[in-house]
Amino acid sequence: MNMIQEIESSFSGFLEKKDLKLTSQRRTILHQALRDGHFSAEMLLDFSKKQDPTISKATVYRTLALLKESKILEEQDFGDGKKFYERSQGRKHHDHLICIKCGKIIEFENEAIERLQDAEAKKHQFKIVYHSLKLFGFCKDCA
Amino acid sequence: MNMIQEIESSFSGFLEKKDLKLTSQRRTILHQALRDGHFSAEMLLDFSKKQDPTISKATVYRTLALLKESKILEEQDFGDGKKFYERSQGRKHHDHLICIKCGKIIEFENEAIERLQDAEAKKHQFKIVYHSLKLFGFCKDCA
DNA sequence: CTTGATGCAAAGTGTTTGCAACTTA
DNA sequence: TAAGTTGCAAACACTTTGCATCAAG
Repeated sequence: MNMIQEIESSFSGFLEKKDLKLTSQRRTILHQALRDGHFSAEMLLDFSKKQDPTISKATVYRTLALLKESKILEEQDFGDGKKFYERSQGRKHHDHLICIKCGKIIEFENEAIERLQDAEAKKHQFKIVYHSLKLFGFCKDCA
Repeated sequence: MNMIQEIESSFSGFLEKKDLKLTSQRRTILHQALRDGHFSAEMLLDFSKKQDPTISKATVYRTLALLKESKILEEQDFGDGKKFYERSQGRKHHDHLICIKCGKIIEFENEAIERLQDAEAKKHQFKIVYHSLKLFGFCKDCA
């Protein structure tokens, strides 16, 4: 079973556990949500409409909430008013470099930073649940 | 000249340079924006209305844009849909711990993390302009 | 007295919701 | 066939804008 299939079955398990139904729309949206990279709700609606033109904005937003809750997607806020999503399940945690000229998003992992964050939290008797680190600036093509 | 006066004169200099006018509304809003802590546009409108009940939402938003541009305020996005602001001029850079239960915001400075961020950026030939690090979780009173 | 600023209400965003018709299990 | 789901349009929350009037320089 490959990663995609694994996620699909984990989503149907999630739905079952909550007595929710796996509709054709949810299947289509999930499928489109598993593509690489970062996408907005609007983009996901466009992708999904190509597969099934009757899918509505409302269903995309409602499914997005389920995909978030089931930890299949992670929500990202790059500060431009709309939210972005990326596949989370089956991937390592990472942070982002965001080019403020071309919009390119570069991912990176940095263990040392995470450790310092934990230490900082401990100093304030704070229990971290999740974090967000974004470095905004110019990528090498835009500098 | 204390910090507040210094900022006020820097704002009037900023306006003058751009051939903009220092109106009584802008003076009032600036004054309210210099209070400690984090506030939303709506809160700033409320504060300002107490000084001058005729001040409008539109003027607050328009002034907020100027205060941002002049680096007097910094915009923060804590991911709850609305934007927050805090005084930036005359203060050191810092990041935030945000309690997801009570909403408390704790500030911290961490030189070591900043250095690692710079190193990470260099690795990707990326030029950082600004960054945002937020640790979400439970503060010591809510844990 | 010229140019920019204001308040108001209307228009824009992105997202959520009420509801009648429709599917899934 | 009962319970959840859908599409639609209307409602929302926050922010921005057009315009006639007003005030700073």
